[in-house]
Amino acid sequence: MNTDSEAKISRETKQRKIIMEELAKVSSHPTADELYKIVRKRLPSISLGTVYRNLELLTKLGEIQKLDICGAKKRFDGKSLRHYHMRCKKCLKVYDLPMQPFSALEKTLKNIDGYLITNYRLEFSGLCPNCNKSR
Amino acid sequence: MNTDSEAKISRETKQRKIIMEELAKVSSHPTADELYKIVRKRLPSISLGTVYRNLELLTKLGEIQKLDICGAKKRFDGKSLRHYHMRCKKCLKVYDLPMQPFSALEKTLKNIDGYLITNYRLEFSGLCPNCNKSR
DNA sequence: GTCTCTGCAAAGCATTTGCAACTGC
DNA sequence: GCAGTTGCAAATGCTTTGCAGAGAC
Repeated sequence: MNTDSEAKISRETKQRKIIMEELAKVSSHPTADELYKIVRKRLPSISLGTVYRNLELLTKLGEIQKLDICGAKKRFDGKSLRHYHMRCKKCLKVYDLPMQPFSALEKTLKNIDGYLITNYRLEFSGLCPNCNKSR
Repeated sequence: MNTDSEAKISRETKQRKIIMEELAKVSSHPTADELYKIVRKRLPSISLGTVYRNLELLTKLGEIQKLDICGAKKRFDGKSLRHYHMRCKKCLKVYDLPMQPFSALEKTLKNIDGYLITNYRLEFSGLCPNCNKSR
């Protein structure tokens, strides 16, 4: 799992260091913009573009997580019944997976430590049969 | 599960009918823009805005699925270890869930009918303890 | 000194919205 | 006839990118 990282060598800059420190400090899962506001308290001259660039780079390096597997564009599915999707990392298409929903998952989730779970989404990524074959 | 729908009365228009028909026909999980191109073959005068509005409405009615639980903004997490998130439907914050990763899930996924699964994301929605209390 | 990184601003792109005209019911 | 819908175009908002200068090594 988590085999998506393509490491790229990078320099340690003041900006990157502070971005990582502040992101590690908060538990609020900030957006790029929110983190920008936080970081600016320590480094008022930093630009939003730098925050975006670093978050992207750090995600690729596996240092942080981007809470997002949807691409930029939203996709729609005519079926409303529960089923799972996978996004092929190569051809970028989204497929319905030929598997049964995990009923165990649905049953055990109702109440966890005060959280009321009413819905979930389970999405996979990897290679579709076509791209897997032609590797 | 799937308790998110807030039904709203709606008229049956030519546009909505064709959008639903075409979306049901394809298995490609089209984006709004892709569906727009498909629908335009039957209804050349339809506008992209109408497609967006109908997809949004149909999603709320539970007729179709939007493959997206991330909000418009991407969010970042300083931790890189596997853990699960939940989005509170009321306060819209994202929380780390106090639960162990499903190891069973990770083990059984490697290969499903030719698909090579290398990663997955499991995300929940519902009410956080705070919003749950103050209901 | 070199090559990466940054700040700034403009561009890009998907999506949303205002508005007047249109159309189910 | 009225309220929901549409087409059009402009606006919005997040994110990315080009570029020249700054900084890490």
